[in-house]
Amino acid sequence: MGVTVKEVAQAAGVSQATAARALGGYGYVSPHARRSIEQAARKLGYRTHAVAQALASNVTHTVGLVVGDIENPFFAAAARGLSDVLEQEGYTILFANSDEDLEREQRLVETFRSRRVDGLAIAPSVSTANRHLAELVAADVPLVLFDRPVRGVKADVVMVDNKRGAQTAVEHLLRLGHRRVGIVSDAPEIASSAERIQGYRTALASAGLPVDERLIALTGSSRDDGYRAAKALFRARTPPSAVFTANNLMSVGTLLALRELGLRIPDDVALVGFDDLEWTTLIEPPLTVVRQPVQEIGRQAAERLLARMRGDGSAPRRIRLQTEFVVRGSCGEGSP
Amino acid sequence: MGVTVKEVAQAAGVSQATAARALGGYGYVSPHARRSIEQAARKLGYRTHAVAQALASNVTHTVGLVVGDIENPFFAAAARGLSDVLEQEGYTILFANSDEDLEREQRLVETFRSRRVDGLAIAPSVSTANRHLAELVAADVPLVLFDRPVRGVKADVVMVDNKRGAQTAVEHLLRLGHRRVGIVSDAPEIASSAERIQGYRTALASAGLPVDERLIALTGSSRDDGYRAAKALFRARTPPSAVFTANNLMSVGTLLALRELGLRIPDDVALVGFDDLEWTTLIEPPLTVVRQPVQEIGRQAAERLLARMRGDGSAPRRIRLQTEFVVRGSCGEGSP
DNA sequence: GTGAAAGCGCTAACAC
DNA sequence: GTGTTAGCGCTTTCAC
Repeated sequence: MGVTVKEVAQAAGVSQATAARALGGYGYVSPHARRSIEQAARKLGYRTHAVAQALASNVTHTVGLVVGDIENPFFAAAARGLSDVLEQEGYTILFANSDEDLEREQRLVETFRSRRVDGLAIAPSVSTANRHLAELVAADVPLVLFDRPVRGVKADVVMVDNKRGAQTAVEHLLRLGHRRVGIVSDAPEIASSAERIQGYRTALASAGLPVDERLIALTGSSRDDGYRAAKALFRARTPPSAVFTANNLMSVGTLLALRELGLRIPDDVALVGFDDLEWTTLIEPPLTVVRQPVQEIGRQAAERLLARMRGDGSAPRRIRLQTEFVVRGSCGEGSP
Repeated sequence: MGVTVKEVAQAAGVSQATAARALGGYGYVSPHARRSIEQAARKLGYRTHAVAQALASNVTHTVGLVVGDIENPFFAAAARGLSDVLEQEGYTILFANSDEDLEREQRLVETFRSRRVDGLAIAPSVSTANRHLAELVAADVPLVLFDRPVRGVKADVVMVDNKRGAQTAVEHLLRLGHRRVGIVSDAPEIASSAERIQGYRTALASAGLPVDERLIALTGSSRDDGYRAAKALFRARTPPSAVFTANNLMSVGTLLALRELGLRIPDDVALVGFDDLEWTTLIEPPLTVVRQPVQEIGRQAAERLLARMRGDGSAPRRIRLQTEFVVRGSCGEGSP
């Protein structure tokens, strides 16, 4: 089907080894031989056979990426950041969605391993029960976790300071006088969410306020889950006067619920969201949010992975990027 | 490093060929042999070596996906749809962003070919100058184009009826009495955009209206490009009273521009956008849009690709999915 | 049904 | 510098 090194070698009148060296860019080749090899290669239409290369060299120049759902703008941006730096370095990316499902994640990791990826970047679905991740570490497969850490897995992690970000958000609400602050979040099995919930609790505690568990709406990962949870939260006997939404999907769901309930922002309820997307400035009032450096998370994850793939054997690093608190209009402070 | 078929064979007391047949799921193996082979494999922790398999069988079970930018919700959704069906069939996806840059796209195609993907799904950046795509077809590499066709490339295409969608949108504006209808679109080199512009022109023509070229704002593919183009459009001497934005990025850019110019929707200007995203219902007024079946585009592309990879040699198909016109409040018709 | 043997296209020692 | 020679781990005839 394709032109092989051997054929190029024959056409150039050198041995296969020499042609392979010239074409593969390793070892010594005289300028003269190189020229005629390159010429022959061009003429015959030679194309590297990355599969054969991978088998022979045990290096695939391929990285596996597992995200919850590429349709989530957070993951899309992280994927973009990651692929930008990895591609630059000659890596190709295998990608897949876990849907925050542990079993799927495990299957994907298995698939990627059998494809012999040089490294893996994973946004782990749950922070526990992660034999598949521990095995990766044990097998010395370069691994970087992003967005979320996993207990007991000694791998690099690139994430934001979720607790602090959430705490800042809730403190902001408290400072404005709110005493009944609710939270809409997806499952605490997702480590980043757990940390955000923690930040919420800490903010209340620091203010000397009791935590009313009925104000904590925990749900699934979809927008619809967020919608339902928010609706229940605000339909309760004593609804919150302000709410913190733990990620962009929860924000959308909550906004939908509030609108349906006829609750106006910020008059009836103040809102602070996590994740800053384009549309948050397009709605009225624009959303006050905790912004994460999304692409940067992906980029840094890629950098760590590159380092590991190049043999960096230092202790696992936990890189915490800072969030930024962006005050806009959804808490009634008057827009910027 | 890893356990090989050979080792499993020895442990199971059979020949490598037999073990390979059992493990690879091809050829005949007696139930008895199969059992002991599977047992040995499990015990030793055997894992398929997909790279070796690919080299030997000349099938990688890998598909390359090229999108403009995975951060664009349109591409993210298409990618999701595509990966859902392909993964189901045992394929893994190599993905990359072209940034609507022809040269990058060519490089990516080359990379994917050298990785010996079984097929390629591409949202081609430009509708012309596509030697790399024609070559794919000539080399009989299964290929499906999505979102956009390419002149002279005999491959399956999955797309929507862009012209009709745009035409419907503009006719709607015309019906509401607008006589100066503008359009903000990215470059007509992108086939889908060209078709939408065509639809715009056709709508005007059908209504017996002249086309004022100054109302056609063509620009780059980013939101900022859209912003700048819209700003210029509305700052002109005789600005439009209504505008059609040819994709989601143009919509955002235009909304930003209008807001900055203090132009209110729908009172000062009516707007219809292409692409229906979550936030379009969150803003005030909610956007009237042309909705595309995004995930479905990806899914159908995957189906075509599967058929081709399985040997379907029939004439290239052009699959046109229908758009849906969703009337909301941005043209002043009163929300749903 | 099973085994022996020849590749797939390349890299990597190692000798010259 | 260049060539020879083994593999890499699997699939795939083709006998038996």
